[in-house]
Amino acid sequence: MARYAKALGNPARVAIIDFLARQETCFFGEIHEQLPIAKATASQHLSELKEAGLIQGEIIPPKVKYCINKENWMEAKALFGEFFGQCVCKNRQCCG
Amino acid sequence: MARYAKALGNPARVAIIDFLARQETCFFGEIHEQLPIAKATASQHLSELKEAGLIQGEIIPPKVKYCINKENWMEAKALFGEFFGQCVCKNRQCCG
DNA sequence: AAAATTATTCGTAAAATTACGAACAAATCA
DNA sequence: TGATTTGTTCGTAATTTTACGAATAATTTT
Repeated sequence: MARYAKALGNPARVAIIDFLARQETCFFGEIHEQLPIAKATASQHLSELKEAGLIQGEIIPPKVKYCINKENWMEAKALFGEFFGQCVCKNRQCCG
Repeated sequence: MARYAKALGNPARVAIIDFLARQETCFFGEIHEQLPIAKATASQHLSELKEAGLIQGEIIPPKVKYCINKENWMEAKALFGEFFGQCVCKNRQCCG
């Protein structure tokens, strides 16, 4: 949970996922075009998203195609769903 | 979105929210007892969660009562819900 | 008033994050 | 073969994060 959240804890990485989640094609160059950051930085963010398991990459020379890692995406979705579903604050005075 | 995710990007902070989401009482001392970290560190994590808007604190001398910030919690829930709802990877070959 | 309880803030240190340009590697094109 | 395209890795610097003990502040208890 924290691992996924941490990966999403940066605006550039959220933008990358937002983009990937809506595109059919997803080569590095296109992702980089969307972002106001250097190539090296974009590559680094992609590595972190991959490391966290949220995306995966496939080499199609001379390009690299990235996309959402479906299996982990589903897991993250479930984890965040449970997480945000558990709040009982409506039953307490401290939350108004 | 990234702000909320970043706040949740640490195991101790996830644990704090998990705890707060299930408790009626939520004084600092009780939260700290759940965590294998120093008081100062726990206080710091609580500050970050508060800064991000996920929790709020109320001083009830000599204690401090923390709880989920309901309004922002709902916003975060909605943001993450939309975020995880948008993936179209089931329509693409790159995700299997 | 002095002592105890509760939690935050301060000072500090180690580690991680973010970002960039330059160098590099791998494959294709001319 | 040499040049080009594509993306990663390296080296580096500035900033942020994480963590701790000690000091501090606020309130209650004795």
